[in-house]
Amino acid sequence: MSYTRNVVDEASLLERLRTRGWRVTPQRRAVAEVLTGDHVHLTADEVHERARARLPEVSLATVYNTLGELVDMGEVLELRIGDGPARYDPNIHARHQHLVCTGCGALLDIQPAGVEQLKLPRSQQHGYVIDDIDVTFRGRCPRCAGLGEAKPR
Amino acid sequence: MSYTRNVVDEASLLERLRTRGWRVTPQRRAVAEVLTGDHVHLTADEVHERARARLPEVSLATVYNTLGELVDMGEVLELRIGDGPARYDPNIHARHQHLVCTGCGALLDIQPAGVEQLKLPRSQQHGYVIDDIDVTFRGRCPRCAGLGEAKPR
DNA sequence: GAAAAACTTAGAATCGGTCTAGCTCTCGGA
DNA sequence: TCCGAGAGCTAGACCGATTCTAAGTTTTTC
Repeated sequence: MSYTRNVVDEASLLERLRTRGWRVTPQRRAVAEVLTGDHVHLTADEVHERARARLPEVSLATVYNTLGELVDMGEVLELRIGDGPARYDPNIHARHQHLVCTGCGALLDIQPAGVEQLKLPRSQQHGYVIDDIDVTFRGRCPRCAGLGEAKPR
Repeated sequence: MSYTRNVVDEASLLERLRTRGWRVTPQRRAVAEVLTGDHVHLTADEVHERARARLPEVSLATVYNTLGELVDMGEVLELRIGDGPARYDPNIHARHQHLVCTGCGALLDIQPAGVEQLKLPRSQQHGYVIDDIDVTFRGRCPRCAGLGEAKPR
């Protein structure tokens, strides 16, 4: 019922990468598999942990390298919201924005209305070439809202 | 003609803080003065540097403490855009958004059109209480756009 | 003016992330 | 088959931003 399930198809991801001259190694496959699954917004550490469940000797350095490559290739989005570690979002084939809980940091994908209408008047563009617009909704999730004034940080 | 010059009035800032039971010390005043001036988006280090010009013995720890308190009190906004250090924006009394250069990280205040129209359908609120919406325009500043494909990072 | 509370400080500690140097693996020839 | 080049992997050192700690200083309170 909800739009697009947005699980990146693993086979097609690996294939796409291969045709771009990427050597698919067991380590890279392990990382790709993690991102491919039922996706949440994982940190590098979480990706590492899960990749190790498949291939116990993958190193954290390789996870960082692979994530960096996927980001450079535009297959994965690096999210830096709040102060924690970066999170990786493989859901790049459906335009979406994010909803963050200022209490616990929980992060959800959303598709708000009105994004298309956002416009920066020429007079305020300062000569920039605009490539992208990010919209972040901040609020408190049911749990944090319930706990009275949960202190963000 | 441009809207609000948005320099936080220093006297009123200190006064506001004092009435909230804040003890105004030389160190805190020095930090407040830095933020009060012709404002850019300064990092903690830059604030420290400038505060020292006024009061040579302020420590970086105190700068962090003071900035944190100002953020908690809602007098200053902490911006974490991209991967560098956090930047502090005293311009909180005029609603505004940000324009970032993906090449060099330059940051500008903007007031795009259409922000008021952004809306998150109830079906996507996931029970969150929405407090705020941030809009970030990403692009390349004239210099970085000119340098061909400046590699962001 | 003594004790308590609020502040400040240098430096240590922490945390996310990157870099380095050496090892391994794969691939394309001879 | 064997070899060398280059791509990839790894542990661990390193780094920058920020927070923490423990001790000293100032202010307030009684």
